[in-house]
Amino acid sequence: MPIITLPDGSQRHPEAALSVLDFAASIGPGLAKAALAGKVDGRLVDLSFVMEQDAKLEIVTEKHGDALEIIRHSTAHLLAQAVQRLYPETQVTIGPVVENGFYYDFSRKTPFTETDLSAIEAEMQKIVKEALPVSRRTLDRDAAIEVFKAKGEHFKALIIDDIIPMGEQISLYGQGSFEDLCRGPHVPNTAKLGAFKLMKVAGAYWRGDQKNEQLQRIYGTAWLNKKDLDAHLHQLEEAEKRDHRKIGKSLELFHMQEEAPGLVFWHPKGWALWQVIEQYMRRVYVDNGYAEVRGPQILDRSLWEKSGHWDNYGQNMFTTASENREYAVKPMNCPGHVQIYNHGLHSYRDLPLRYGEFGSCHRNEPSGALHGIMRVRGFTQDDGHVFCTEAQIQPEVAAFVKLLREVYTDFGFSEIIYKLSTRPEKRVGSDADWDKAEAALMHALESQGIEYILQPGEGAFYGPKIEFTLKDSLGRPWQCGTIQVDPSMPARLGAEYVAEDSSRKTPIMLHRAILGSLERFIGILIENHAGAMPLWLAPEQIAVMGITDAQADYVTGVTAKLKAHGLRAISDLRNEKVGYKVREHTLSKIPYMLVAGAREVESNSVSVRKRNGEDLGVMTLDALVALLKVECGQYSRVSVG
RNA sequence: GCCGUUGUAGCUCAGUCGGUAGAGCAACUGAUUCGUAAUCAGUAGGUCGGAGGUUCGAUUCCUCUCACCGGCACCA
Repeated sequence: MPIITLPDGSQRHPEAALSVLDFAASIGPGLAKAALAGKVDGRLVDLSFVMEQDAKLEIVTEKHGDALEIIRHSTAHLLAQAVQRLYPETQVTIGPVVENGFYYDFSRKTPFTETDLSAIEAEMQKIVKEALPVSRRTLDRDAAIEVFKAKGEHFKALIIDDIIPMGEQISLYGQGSFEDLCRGPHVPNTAKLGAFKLMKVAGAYWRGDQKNEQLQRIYGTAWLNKKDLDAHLHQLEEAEKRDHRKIGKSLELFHMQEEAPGLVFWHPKGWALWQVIEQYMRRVYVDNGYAEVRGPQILDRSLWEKSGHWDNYGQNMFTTASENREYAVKPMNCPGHVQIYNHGLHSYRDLPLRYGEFGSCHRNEPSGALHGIMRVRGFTQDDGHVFCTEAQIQPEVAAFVKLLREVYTDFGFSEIIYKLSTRPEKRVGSDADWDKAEAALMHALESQGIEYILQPGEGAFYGPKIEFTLKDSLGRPWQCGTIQVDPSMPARLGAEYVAEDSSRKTPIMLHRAILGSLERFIGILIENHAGAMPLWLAPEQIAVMGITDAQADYVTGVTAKLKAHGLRAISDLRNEKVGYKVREHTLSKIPYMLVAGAREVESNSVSVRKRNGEDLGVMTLDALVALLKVECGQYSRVSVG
């Protein structure tokens, strides 16, 4: 008889081979009722799974770490069942679990509408009430294909045909008259579900390929209970308040308009923020051996043909013509930097040679790709190129990764997602070169104990890259920084250096950006801080106000002194009550508010209030300036070398 | 680019089952000089995203188009 070992190490010796459910019942009826699935020897199984041999068993209840995944997966089936009940002509395809929920892709001529969603959701709740038992059966591959073909589920048949190897057994899960191909496990009964909500409908291509039919995708969120669901919905509402587009408008940072899709109008406050960041990054350049350069905005077609952009990237380039010449507005800065490098002869002693630019680029992105200031058609990269030898790749990459982390920390980011993208199918260069370049990137990450996501085949055609990704307020990832190894472009554009043996060699080029695009980075920064920028970044740092007109001169004087210290201060002399002004400047996220009434004028001081409502009391201007300088200083460290 | 939604005053939004539109805040004017998240009163403000069509009449219905938003695809 099998010996069952429980997570606490205790062992049981059932009389016969029991199912997980029966075993749970043998411990207690409460446990049997709470059970959703089992985990046998680390593998998730249904409650109906019979343990024939010795096994380590965890009974998956709500409290188990895997419970949500099972619930979400089962809720996806619930959705598919409801859809087919209401719209029988619909074919099912796939329905995986994603962050916070699930989606299911359907094939149907007419897309679902928002009203359909409510109807579907109501039908789902109905099925929950029906408490349909969920059953599992296995078939062999070819029989399963016939089952789905007979039902008119051609996509399912296709999936089995393509993915499941010959002769393999596959499992089907049924609830009521609905049956779906699935690995499982699932909850034993639809009554176990209920804390879900359908969120949105969207088009999605079959197998993610634009050339295929577009399916109708329904996204849903699902949780263990109503409380968790409500908490999630509430969190979404809160996240929407952090949306950079909303904050950009309310804090008067920037705007966009119909006549310039994907292009940003920076307003004074937004541009002030931009300038702080740019000046900070300029220091980073200087302190880390980069020489700042500036290339032209448009270049002749012939250069883009040489660089390969005209053929490979032409669709995304804006072009212009004059006097029988064609130009392209630069979508990247690298060809420009190579031109600068190519002026004059470089020795191996000059390497690594680092150029940096706040490079304005334009790319004609597909209209559907645009997103606030995160994905735009005109943007500025903190773009740098390092010309170096093969041996210098790894130390350069390691130094870059270290620097990037310091910069991100200064801006208040702690969660960086690291991705390493390796050689794609379509590529140039020898496998030996790729081996070396990939190894260099990998070692640079590993030497700093960084965990990264490996993205095989996602590299550029010329070389591998590391991507540094941050998330927006809704958890959507955005690539910001990057470093890429490129042995190809220097050769195409004729870059070379004189080696020790006086031969001419082609340098390796590293493309790298810390922030990525300033537009995107500022967008993420806004969402990360919900518009309440740290003092050193705040476009307006201090608002000075009087109680009555009698303090106007004093207020003006205070503001002038603060400005003389390099602080960004404004006077608010409007004929409004101080409470009104405090409210306004709090809403506009100014970090410090100074109030001067008769008492402060008398004692030559100011009353200091922070934007979070904290009252720092009355202090002299010198004391305040010292305080603010400390607060600014701690965020603006820049490492050297 | 594809699928779906949305587009009304500077902002946030209401409204018209076809009879040329309304609120709050902001702006402006006046009064008020009031100590830490909204002082009071008054005034002004919109070819209802754009173009075409149906109609006696369109912001409302239809077609096209642009932009935004949510996804997908794309992202050197």
